Amino acid sequence: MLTDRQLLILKVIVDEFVDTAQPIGSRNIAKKDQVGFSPATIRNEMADLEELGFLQKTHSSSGRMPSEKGYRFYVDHLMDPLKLTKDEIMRINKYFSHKMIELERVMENSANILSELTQYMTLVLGPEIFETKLKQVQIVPLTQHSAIAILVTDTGHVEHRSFVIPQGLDRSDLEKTVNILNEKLVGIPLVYLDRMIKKEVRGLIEKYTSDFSKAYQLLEEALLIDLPTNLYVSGKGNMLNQPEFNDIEKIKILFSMMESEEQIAPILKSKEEGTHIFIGRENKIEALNDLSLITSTYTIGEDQVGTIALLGPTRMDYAKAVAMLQLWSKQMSQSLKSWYDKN
Amino acid sequence: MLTDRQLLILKVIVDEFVDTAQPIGSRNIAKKDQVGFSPATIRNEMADLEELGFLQKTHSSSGRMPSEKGYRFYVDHLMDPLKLTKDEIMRINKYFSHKMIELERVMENSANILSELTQYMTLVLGPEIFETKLKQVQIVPLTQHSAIAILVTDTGHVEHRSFVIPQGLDRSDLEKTVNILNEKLVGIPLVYLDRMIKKEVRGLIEKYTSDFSKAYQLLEEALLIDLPTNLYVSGKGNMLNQPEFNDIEKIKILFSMMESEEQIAPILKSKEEGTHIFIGRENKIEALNDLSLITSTYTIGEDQVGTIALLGPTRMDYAKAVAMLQLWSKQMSQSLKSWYDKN
DNA sequence: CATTAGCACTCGAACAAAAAGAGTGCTAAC
DNA sequence: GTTAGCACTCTTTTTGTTCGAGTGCTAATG
Repeated sequence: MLTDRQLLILKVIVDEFVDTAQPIGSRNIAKKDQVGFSPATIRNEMADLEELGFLQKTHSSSGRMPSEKGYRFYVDHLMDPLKLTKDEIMRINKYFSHKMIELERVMENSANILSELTQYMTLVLGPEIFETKLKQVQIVPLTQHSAIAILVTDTGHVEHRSFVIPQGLDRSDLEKTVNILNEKLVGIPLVYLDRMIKKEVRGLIEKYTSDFSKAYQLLEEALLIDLPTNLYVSGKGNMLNQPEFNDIEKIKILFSMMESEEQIAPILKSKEEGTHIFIGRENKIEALNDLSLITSTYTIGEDQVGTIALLGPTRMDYAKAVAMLQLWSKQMSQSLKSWYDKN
Repeated sequence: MLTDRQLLILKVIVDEFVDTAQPIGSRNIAKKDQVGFSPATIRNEMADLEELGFLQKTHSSSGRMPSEKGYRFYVDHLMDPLKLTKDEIMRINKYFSHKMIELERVMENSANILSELTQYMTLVLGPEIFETKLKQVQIVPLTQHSAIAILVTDTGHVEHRSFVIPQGLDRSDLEKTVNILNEKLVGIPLVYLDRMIKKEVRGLIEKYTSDFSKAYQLLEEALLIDLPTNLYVSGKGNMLNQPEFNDIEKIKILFSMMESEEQIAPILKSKEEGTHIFIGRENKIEALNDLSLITSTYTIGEDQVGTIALLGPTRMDYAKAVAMLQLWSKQMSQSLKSWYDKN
């Protein structure tokens, strides 16, 4: 068990290191007026804390910095729950005071605002798309030979894809097809679209259109679209300002990772409810082993629907990051609930 | 006037420096088998070339590298018109062999492919939007109180915006409004939309709908949308591999510039027809003063409609970059022409 | 007389040694 | 139990040295 003095010293070291990114020496700690002991005393305590694994040195005669275990203890027991500034609270609240219509824009803007406020990277995983249902299908002819299919979902997502109208496919066949689609597919969750098309729609098209194979081929081409992106990343540039990214190689690795959704999505998926902190090697993904990730889930009523996360150096301002995420999640959940209740 | 020998030496230096990024010494030049003179002779010639401003040294006893004037002379008079590899030609041609429908995707993919092939940054400025015309307006109700307006242009661009349905606005008013819009606005170039709405549509709405001010307010909110983005940037990450970007500060400056369209668009706008090279300080924009920009315009028939550009270090492979851009522009112009002819 | 060999010279890069500075750990005194 | 004092450690900065790549100039050469 740590003594009060050890706790105080550990806390001061973490706070200071988060601020300066420099190892902290005993003299500097002694200068703080919360601390009433001499440097020598502090040195003794620091030696003990190091032995216990909470601190580490960069070399044998350097000051101390927190180890991962030190950060972990800090966030679990020492961290002051940070009061956000009025300005920060206003920024977030103001953002949610607008009517929320299109989920996508909400996600995208959220990522941008949180990046700006925290100076870390923000990752937002939108609501799982199996929730979202088809609202309407439209086909707009562009030229003699091409048209655009537009799908609107109940979350306000608009997906569109252009396609070539198969030679010889009748205009009326096209219209009939669209009618069938709207009749049969509206209200169906997007993930079931392909199944429904194969099962229900196929037969009807065969029955009602003059050139079945053409019409069906068109469908496959135009409607079996990729499910909408629901991952938003913002604030990559912020990382360039963090001293731990002085190294071009590190930047390259991080940036190239952040270019592929396949690599980011697993980081956020299936996080447990609430706010969680993953420090350094607590992250399963190797590329994040010297970063920290803070995740926070948001909900609709009881259902957890998405995750928002901040990614920064292990030396990050955990208190602030947590406070921001929690405020954001709370507001987001509220807004989502009232939005869904209206529907 | 330069002698043949000077021309040869200048060319060798540029070619070699583009390849290695290291200043070139007389011994290295002498080793090339196109060169039949001793290092001493070459040193004399180099001294002359430096005096004439084509070469420069990094320090008094270093090898030489091309000055901006040297590059300029090189691209104007010395550069071999590079034969692209079969593979490169195939990649580009194959890309254009598909049917082209949605202009936006074409632009975006073009940027990606050219970045990958050249390892520089690609900037694409899409066709000027004053060309694009409204094809159809649709409004899809989402909930009791919200709906999505969807605009489709003749270039296959889909723009959408969600809005809150003003309290008390009749459903039939909404439908009437949409009908009026489609009647009056289809075929109108996007840039004239706001003018047309104010002039033609305003009166009609007043006449036919029961609550004029609400319907009109809605219009302003939902239809006076930003003109579609027509700027695509790709390959930022490539710059991290260029030795001239070893410096984090430089990366920060470039990246932050590339985040704002307002800063990039002027670089590409109103470039003269054809392919043009801007070396270092020939670029008006200060942030590009140690980079080179190669622009190439593409056309529909006689009309110049857009610009594509490659951005890289002044030490870039001009021959290859020019060849790529020209092939791309040619193909793009052809495709656009046949696309427009069909419409 | 254009070319080239030869050589002194310059400068940066790489390395080593020295000095400065920050910080520790231990001992002995308070 | 706390702290002053001091020797010690290790990094960073500075200074000096050497090495090598390359130049410019001069004088010799074909």
